[in-house]
Amino acid sequence: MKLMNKLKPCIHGKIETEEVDLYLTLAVYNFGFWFNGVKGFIILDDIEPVVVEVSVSGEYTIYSLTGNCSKEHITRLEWSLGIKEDLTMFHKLGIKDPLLGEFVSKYSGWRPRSSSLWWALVIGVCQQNASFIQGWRMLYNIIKLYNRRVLVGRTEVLLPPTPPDVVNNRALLINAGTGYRANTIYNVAKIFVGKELDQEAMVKLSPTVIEDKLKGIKGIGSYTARLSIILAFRKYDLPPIDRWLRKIISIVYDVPLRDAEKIWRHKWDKWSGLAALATTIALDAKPLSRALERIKNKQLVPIDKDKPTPLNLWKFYK
DNA sequence: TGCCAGGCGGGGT
DNA sequence: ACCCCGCATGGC
Repeated sequence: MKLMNKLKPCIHGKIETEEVDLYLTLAVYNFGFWFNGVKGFIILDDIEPVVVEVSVSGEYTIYSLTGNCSKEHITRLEWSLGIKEDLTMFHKLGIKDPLLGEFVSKYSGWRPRSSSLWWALVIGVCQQNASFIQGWRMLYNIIKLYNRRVLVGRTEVLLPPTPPDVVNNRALLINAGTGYRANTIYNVAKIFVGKELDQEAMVKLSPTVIEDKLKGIKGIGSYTARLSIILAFRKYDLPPIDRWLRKIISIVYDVPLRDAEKIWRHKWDKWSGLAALATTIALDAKPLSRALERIKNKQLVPIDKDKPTPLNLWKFYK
């Protein structure tokens, strides 16, 4: 049994923003152990743990192993919450859209929360060939089963497993119900243990080049690569288009399935990836047939309260 | 019970 | 370039 790492506070501060809605940003696609409706934990580094406690009012405290941090930590916090991200063009493009128009105007304060490339890939793999709810349950199970914890001040906080954690205990992936995806997650973990991918070095590469690199990992295809590029790099050029979104696009814009990506990228340009992610939130990530009903009934913003959705997953999975 | 769900790779044409 | 199938698992 390893001694639990203790993180010490190093900086207090307040995020000042007019544009960003921290409640939405913390709530969307989150778990109850990282967000409780009032405050959340942001993991700036999931290997050498750096964790930030943030409240929806913007007050934050950064915690690190040494108790030392630099301005760079604040920059990284703001980056991971998209505080300085200018989505004016995205909102402008979306305002009249029959699918996302209402969402982009009512939820303009939402920003994706970033994660490490390692964890972004795990998130993507868990979405493969599974419903939203099944994929997020897999992730939840993974985090709970590996049970990696740090002490943040006086609070124990769960962290995602590291790549070595996964390589050293592959069986837990199966216990987490990931099925054949366990092999892919294991492959990804080995790549990171072998330092064959360096997130820092990849930042300056183009999304297409990053996509090709990621697709070199067995089990990582275009969808997973692109989703992870959105989450890890905040590069939104390439849309992760799956069966679900492809069908939705073909219905809404009345185009053949094979033209779905083309028309989506023509419409959203360098915001194509963000728009894809936004669509899942707007439609509560309902399975396809229900999503199409929602579109027909023009229910194009989150409405579900009693079942887990991207917006309220945190209320159900604690 | 059997079928399907935010994919993917391998094998066909 | 396509098309098609099997793949683990859990929910309905």
